[in-house]
Amino acid sequence: MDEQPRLMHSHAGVGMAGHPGLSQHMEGTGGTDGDGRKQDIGDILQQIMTITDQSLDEAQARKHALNCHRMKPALFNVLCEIKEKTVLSIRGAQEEEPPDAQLMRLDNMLLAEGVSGPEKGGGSAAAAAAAAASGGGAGSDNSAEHSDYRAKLSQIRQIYHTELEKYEQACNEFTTHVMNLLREQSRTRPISPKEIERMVGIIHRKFSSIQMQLKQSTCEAVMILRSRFLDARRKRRNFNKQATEILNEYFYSHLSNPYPSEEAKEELAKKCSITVSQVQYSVSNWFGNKRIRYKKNIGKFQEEANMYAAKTAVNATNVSSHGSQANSPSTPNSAGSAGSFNMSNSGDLFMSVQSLNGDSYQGAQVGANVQSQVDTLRHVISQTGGYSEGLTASQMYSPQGINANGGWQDATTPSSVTSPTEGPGSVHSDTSN
DNA sequence: CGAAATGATTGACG
DNA sequence: CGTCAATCATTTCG
Repeated sequence: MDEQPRLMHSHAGVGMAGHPGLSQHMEGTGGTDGDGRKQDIGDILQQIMTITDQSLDEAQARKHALNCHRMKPALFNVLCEIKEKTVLSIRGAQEEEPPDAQLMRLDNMLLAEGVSGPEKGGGSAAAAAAAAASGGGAGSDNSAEHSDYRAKLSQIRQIYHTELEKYEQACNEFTTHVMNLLREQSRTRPISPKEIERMVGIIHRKFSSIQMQLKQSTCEAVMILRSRFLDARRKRRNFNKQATEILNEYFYSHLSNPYPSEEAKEELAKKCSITVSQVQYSVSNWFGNKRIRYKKNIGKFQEEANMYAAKTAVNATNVSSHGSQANSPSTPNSAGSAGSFNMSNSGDLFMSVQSLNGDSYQGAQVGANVQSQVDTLRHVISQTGGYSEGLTASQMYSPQGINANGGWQDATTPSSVTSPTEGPGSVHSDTSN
């Protein structure tokens, strides 16, 4: 921009590199002392003040004349060449900075959060995840939570996109403006395409730094949103009665090996129509907690265990009264193991159970299932037979699988857990002490 | 309101 | 990676 006067007032000194007009005056007249300088400035101001339309016209005329000079194209080319060289040497060093890591991170995050991803149809990652979650759970408040979250997220998303678009537009506008300007000027001064390119690059960089700010604040917003909503999964939400029922049923009917496989967990989660987000963890959490707490204080759970045992027993009898299969396929209600047994001294008992029953576990491996079937039948029979607590309650369900350390180390491979044949449900009847 | 219950989280471990 | 054990944090209960 400030170079314009150079050619406009080309008479002032074409060869001067810096500021032709000024420098010439300085060097020429009075570069030695302050007074001289002031004088110069005064002169210049004077000149400026006296610029009139006529003088401008005159300048234009001169310019035109210069442009029409026969040597002009050649000179211009030379200038261009020189400039090209210098420009190239200048930018050779500073070009190609690595793609900003920060920006990459932000981009990745925005993409992951579904803010900058594919636009429509709720096709964003977050939305998809939400859909998956709510689809599996079908929980009422779950979807409500999620829709709230999604609404907020899409709000952010929208703002982000509008802003981004705005920036983009402004950037383009400005770029074209500058390019036009430069093209315009390139007729009067040497401007190589490379230079224009560089200018555009600079502009883009500036704008992308602005965009980065936008991305940064968007990221922040998303993080805040997450911490408020998704991390609300940290917020505890009790399972409803039915879900607890189902889980307990499974737990007590698999008391000897209460480690549901992934599929089983999934199944359970589906059945429970779990309401929290993070379905896959909830069931695991539940079983983890249950195992620990059961083991910790078996006595406390006896009543519950009894209850579910009765329940599953009844269930089983309904399915098969003649015992051809006491464990219905696909429903994990095989024979229960619960007991009105007071297990306060459980530790010792377990040992005896182990030694009595398994004597080794490779035997149990095969035997457990058979054994369980038998026990199941016996259990069912005894239950159906009228529930005499003398028989059932006293010697039935000890927490069979639990060993002295309190671990559930039992022989059956977990792979069979889902299948109805699981549940070495009760190895109990041997434990008559 | 305090205690109990209970879902979730964390760190160690194999 | 799943489990255990301890612990946190929230909800429910008396």
